[in-house]
Amino acid sequence: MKSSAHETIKSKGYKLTHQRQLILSILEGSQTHLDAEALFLLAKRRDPKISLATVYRSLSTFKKIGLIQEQGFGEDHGHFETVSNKPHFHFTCSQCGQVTELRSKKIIRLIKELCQEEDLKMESMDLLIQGLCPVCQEKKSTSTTS
Amino acid sequence: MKSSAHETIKSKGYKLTHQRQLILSILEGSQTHLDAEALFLLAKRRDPKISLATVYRSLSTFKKIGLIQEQGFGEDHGHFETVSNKPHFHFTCSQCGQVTELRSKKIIRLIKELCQEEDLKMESMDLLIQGLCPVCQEKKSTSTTS
DNA sequence: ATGAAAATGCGAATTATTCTCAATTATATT
DNA sequence: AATATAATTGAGAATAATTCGCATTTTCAT
Ligand SMILES: [Mn+2]
Ligand SMILES: [Mn+2]
Ligand SMILES: [Zn+2]
Ligand SMILES: [Zn+2]
Repeated sequence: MKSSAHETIKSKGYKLTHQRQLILSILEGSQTHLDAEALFLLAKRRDPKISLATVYRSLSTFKKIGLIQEQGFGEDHGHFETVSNKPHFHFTCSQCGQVTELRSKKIIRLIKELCQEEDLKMESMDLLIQGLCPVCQEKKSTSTTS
Repeated sequence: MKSSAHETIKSKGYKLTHQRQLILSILEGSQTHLDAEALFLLAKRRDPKISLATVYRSLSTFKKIGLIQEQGFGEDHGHFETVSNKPHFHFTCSQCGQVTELRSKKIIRLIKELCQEEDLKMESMDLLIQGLCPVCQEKKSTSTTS
């Protein structure tokens, strides 16, 4: 029951390079949803020679073998998180951009049922909700209530 | 109770140019989820002088005033649809790329409840499911069952 | 009809991501 | 441990979607 991610990489026929290990460990250790650039900057602190292209290639590989997932968040670039986390949804605040994770076993079950009814074989789901976080709701009502 | 989209454009202080009317009418008449390039090609058939930049600018404006919504579909470019359609979800086949629309009043209600519980004010939601459509499931099982 | 402000067309610029290719590295084999 | 081979990397060029800059045109209130 050790580092199964490393096993997955090798079992899929990919080499366990130290760049891949580094990138993966950053993703696993991060609580936030990193984008490629942020990940690259963090990686460079431990390996100043690492290339942005390698970050993108690793992300692509990890995604292909199911170690990570990419999130859109309605921006012009992706964000990444490990798949180990239980399935969840994302809420992004349209004002401050903060990302909140939401969970609901019930909703997930209903989505699966919906797919079965339509004879669709689900491989992944992504629910993104946009709106105002509690803090920004407060700000807005304060400035409006003159 | 007439063309409320035109009214919306003017009421928000935007000018009702014939380019905007054209782009909007194409979006309203389309059954598919057009991307900017496809929309541009269709628009050029009726106005050969129209610019791709104008298409992007119009899409951006329409999105801002709530006339249309942009969908990610996990690609490197957006797809667009009018908001008039009842809220719905999207399923894209990872094999053939086909997009299917799904509806579930129940799921929408549960999502709204989930947001209320967390004190989040929802402005929009996007549920994207990826998987295999019935046709591609069939193809896969046929080729596998030697 | 006139004028001011907004919008357009066109090409250049920008940004995220991918590609090319020579040099390096991981792994299997000796 | 040394070698061979194929995969991977770094660096920068290339690409693709989208945005910008600006001169010209159009909308719309007067
Ligand atoms: Mn971001
Ligand atoms: Mn597309
Ligand atoms: Zn997440
Ligand atoms: Zn749709």
